[in-house]
Amino acid sequence: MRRTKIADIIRTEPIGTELLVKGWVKAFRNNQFIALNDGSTPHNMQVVVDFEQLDPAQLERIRFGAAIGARGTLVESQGKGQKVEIKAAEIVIYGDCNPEEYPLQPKKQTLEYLREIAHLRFRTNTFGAVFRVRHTLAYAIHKFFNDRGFYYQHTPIITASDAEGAGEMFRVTTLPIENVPRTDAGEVDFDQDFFRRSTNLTVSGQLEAELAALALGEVYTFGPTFRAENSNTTRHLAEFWMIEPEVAFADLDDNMNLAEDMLQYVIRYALEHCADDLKILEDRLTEEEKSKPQDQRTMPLIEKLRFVTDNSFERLTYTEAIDILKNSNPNKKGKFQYPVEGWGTDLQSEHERYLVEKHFKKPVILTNYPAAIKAFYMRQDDPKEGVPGPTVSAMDILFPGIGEIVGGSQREERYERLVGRMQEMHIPEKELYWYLDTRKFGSCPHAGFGLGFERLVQFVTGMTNIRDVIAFPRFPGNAEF
RNA sequence: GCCUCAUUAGCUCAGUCGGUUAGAGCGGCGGACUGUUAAUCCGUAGGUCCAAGGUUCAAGUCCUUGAUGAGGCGCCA
Repeated sequence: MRRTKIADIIRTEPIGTELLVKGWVKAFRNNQFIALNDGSTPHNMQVVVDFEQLDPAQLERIRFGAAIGARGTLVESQGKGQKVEIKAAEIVIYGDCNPEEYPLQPKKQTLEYLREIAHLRFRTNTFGAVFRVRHTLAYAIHKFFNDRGFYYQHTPIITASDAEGAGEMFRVTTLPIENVPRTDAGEVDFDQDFFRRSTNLTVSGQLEAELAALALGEVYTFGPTFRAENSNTTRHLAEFWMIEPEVAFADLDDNMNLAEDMLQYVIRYALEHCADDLKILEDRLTEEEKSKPQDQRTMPLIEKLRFVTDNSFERLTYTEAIDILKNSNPNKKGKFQYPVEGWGTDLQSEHERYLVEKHFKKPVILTNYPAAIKAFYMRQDDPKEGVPGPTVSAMDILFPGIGEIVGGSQREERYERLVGRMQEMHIPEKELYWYLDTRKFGSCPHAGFGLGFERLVQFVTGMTNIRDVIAFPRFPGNAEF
C-alpha cells in the first residue's frame, strides 16, 4: 500500500478510505491517541489505536520521537481538536526512540539549546515551520525571476580575485599548512598550489553576474557566499546564501523597482503558501515578546508582513536622511551613541533603525551615498546642488529589525570613470581585466543588487537570530555538523 | 575584535546577608485510568552548582583567570 502524506489527507479529507501514513510520533496520549507528523504540514494526524488489541510490546515502542507507519481508515473525529483521524488497523515501528537518551522533549525548549542539537531541531514545530518557509521563499525567488525572463547563473564559488573589496576571504589551498613551500624571495610559492595561484571562497557573484547580464540581459545568481569576518551578531554568518540580480539597460530607479517588487512578491507568496507555518511562527514570536517591555514589542508577524506587501517603501537620498537624522529628537537630545556629525560618514545601525522603526515606520530605500564610503563599481553621480560631495548611484534597503537586507547600485559603465575609481581605491586593474573588458566592448548602463537570503528568511519567519534560519550555521568558532 | 549579562538535575529555572542535608516544574522510570489534545492522578530516582586558582572557621553564593552561551556594537547581505 502506498503512503499518503498528511498534507494531502487534510486537503482532500477522503472519509471512509483506507490509508497508510508514515511519520514521527509527536505525542501518545492515553495509550490511544498518536499525534503523527510527517513534515508535509505543520499539522499532526491523530491516529487512534485500540490498545486492547495491540501487542503490549509494540504499544510500548510507540513513543515520542519514534518513526512509525499506521494503516487504517479515515473517519470523522469524535474529539474536538481535529476534524478527521485514522482508526488504525495496523501499526509498524520503523525506528525506536529511547526517551532516556533522546535530547528532545515534548515541551518548550530554548532556541539556544536547540542550536546545540541542530541535527535534531528539524523535528520541532518551530524549525519545521522555519525550514518549510525557507524552501518556499527560495522557490518564490526562482519563480519571480523566471516569470520575468531572468536567467539563473551559477557563478564560481572558488575565485582567484581578491580585489572585490567585499571583506575578508577564506583561503582555498592544497598547500600543506604545516610546511608551506616558499620562493627564493621567501614568499608563499603559489606555483605549487592546486590552481597555481592564490584562491579564495567567493564573497560575491556580482562581478561575474555583470558579465552575463551584458549579453543575456537579465540574470540572477542564488548561491553560497563566504565572509571570513569575525562578526558575532544576530544577522551575520560566515557562510550564507545571496541572491544577486543584474540587469542590462537599467538605472537606479529600475533597480529599486525590481528589488521592491521582488521583496513584496516573495513575501506575498509565503503568506499565501505558508499560512499555517506563519501562524505557528507568529504565536511563537508573540509568546517570546511577552517577556519584553511593551514599547519594544513589534506588531504580530503576519500583520507586519502584510504591511510590507501592501505599502510602498520609502525612498530618499543619503543626504536627505542625514538632514532628518540631524534634526531628530534623539540626536538633539544626545540619545544616539554616535551623534550624527554631518555629511560623509556612514550611518550607524542605530541611525538606520531610527529611520525605519521610528521615523517612517516602514521599509526604507536609501540612495546616492557618498562615493567615499561605497564600492568602486558603483556609478558616479553628476554633482547636484545641495549635496556637499561626490555621490554614487547606490541603494540600500533597510528593514525593521533586520537592518540592511539589500545592497545594490547602478554600475559604473564608463571605462575611464571606472578605471579612475579603481586607481583611487587601489584596486588592481590587471587582475580585473576581464571586468574592465565589458566596459571596453559594448558597455551599457546596468544595475543590480545583493539580497541576503537568510535575512529575508529572518524577516518572514520572525526569528531574531540568523543562526536559526539556516540548518547548520557557520560562524566564528563553529562549524559543527 | 570590543562591551554587558549569564552558566545550578535530562530540559526550563529558583536558591535570601557567605552558614547545617541545594529545591520546583516539566521530562525519565514504576503504577492507575482509558475519547485524549503539551491528557490526568499516585509514587520514585536523578546534582563534578562551567573549569582552575584564591579569600574565609565556612563558598552554589565573594575575588582572579579561562571556557562556553546570549544580547549590543563594529564590519556587512
